[in-house]
Amino acid sequence: MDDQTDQTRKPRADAVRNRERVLEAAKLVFNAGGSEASLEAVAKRAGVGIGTLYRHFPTREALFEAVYRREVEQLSELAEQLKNAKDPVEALRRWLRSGVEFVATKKGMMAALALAVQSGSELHAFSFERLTKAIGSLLDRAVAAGEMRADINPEDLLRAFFGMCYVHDQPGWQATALRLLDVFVDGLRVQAAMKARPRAIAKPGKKVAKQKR
Amino acid sequence: MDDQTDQTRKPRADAVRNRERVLEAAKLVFNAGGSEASLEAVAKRAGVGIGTLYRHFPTREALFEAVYRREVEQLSELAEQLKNAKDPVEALRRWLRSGVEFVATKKGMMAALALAVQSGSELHAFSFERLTKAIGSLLDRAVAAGEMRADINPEDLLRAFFGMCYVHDQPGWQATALRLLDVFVDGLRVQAAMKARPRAIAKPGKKVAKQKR
DNA sequence: TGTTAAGCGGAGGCCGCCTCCGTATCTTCG
DNA sequence: CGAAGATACGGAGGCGGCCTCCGCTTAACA
Repeated sequence: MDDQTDQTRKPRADAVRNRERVLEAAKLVFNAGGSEASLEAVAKRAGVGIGTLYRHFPTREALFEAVYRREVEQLSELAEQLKNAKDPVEALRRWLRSGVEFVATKKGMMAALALAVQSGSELHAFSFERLTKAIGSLLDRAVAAGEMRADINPEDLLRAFFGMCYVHDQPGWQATALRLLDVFVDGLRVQAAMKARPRAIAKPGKKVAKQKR
Repeated sequence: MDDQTDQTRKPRADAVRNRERVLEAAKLVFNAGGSEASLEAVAKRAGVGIGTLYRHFPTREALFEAVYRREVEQLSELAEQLKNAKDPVEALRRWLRSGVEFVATKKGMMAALALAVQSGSELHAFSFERLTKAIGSLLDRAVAAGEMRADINPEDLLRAFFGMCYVHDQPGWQATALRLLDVFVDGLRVQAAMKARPRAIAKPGKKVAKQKR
């Protein structure tokens, strides 16, 4: 009555219910069994036929995206909050660390991030845009404050973050990821870059111009 | 006559030949089609049965390792050479950049590296040890010269490297990887870390102690 | 309650992984 | 050289996952 702009039928109750069931099952299965769990297993767990699963989520990726949408949104909102922090570099660091925790908690999260990062899959739009924007806002502030080098774009950072978390099923991966991210953030500071290679920073327009952004 | 310590039979000629054929075919197929090409395709290209392939290389990983052994060795030797360079930090940077080129040239190289990095697969020994040692030697020199922070171990660096290259089939990945690696190396410098978070460096024994190394 | 279209589900085709074993081929030794 | 025995070959076949397709079911609407 309220959100039906067209004179379309009301969606069938069983369809809605099944969609929800599949999502729930997928969440359980992915978080437990990692990202390459079989979709048949998800369907079985949801108590629906494999055909139903595929109708609601035509691709594996679509299912991932749906399952981890909420998490991506949370990360995005966290960035929003951190924008008000005093130290912009520290804010970015904090966000990245939170990202590590997210990955640690939800085993399937990496698959969702992979989706966002790899951009091959046509409809990676949602997560990519959300996360890129989140990072971008933190990055911009740090750059504007003159605390960070300007030749790294949000996509780069997202990819680096993903890369550092890549080994997320190694024993000590979490500590490793945090250490690596610290190093990376340190490297992002303007002072670091200037000390290391003064010329690289001196003419910032040159190297950057060649990228797509 | 020379390399047979036991009184074992001479290996059969056809076996040797087939092994070589499979390796050759695998190289072609992996470099072209990426890392998840079907092993049946490799067998067909080599003109051998699938059974033969599996006898020589019981797992997909074993085949990867065999195919990219030479490349890993080259990278390792490059590190050896770079040890004589003047600036140890620059030497490390150079090595990492060379790594990117390797990945760019041989498409299947990433799979071999994944194998080395992930340590799950029992026999990842060779590549892992080789690359870890290579990085370690470069790292140690830089640390000894007081130019780099001491709380990053070779495994960490290898993983970071791998992570930065992860998106190796994106359009502009190479430039991205190089940029990210630059940032990372800058972050490794002692000055960067001290400027950023003086206390983290002041007592180096604390945080590091908890790792396995 | 009847009509109708949206939705269900699983059989089945395809493909890749991997094993197993009957057959072919090579090495060795007399 | 020829026979015997060891070694390797190769592909059929079982398994399991991916995905599609279509006859049947069932909810929505009048």
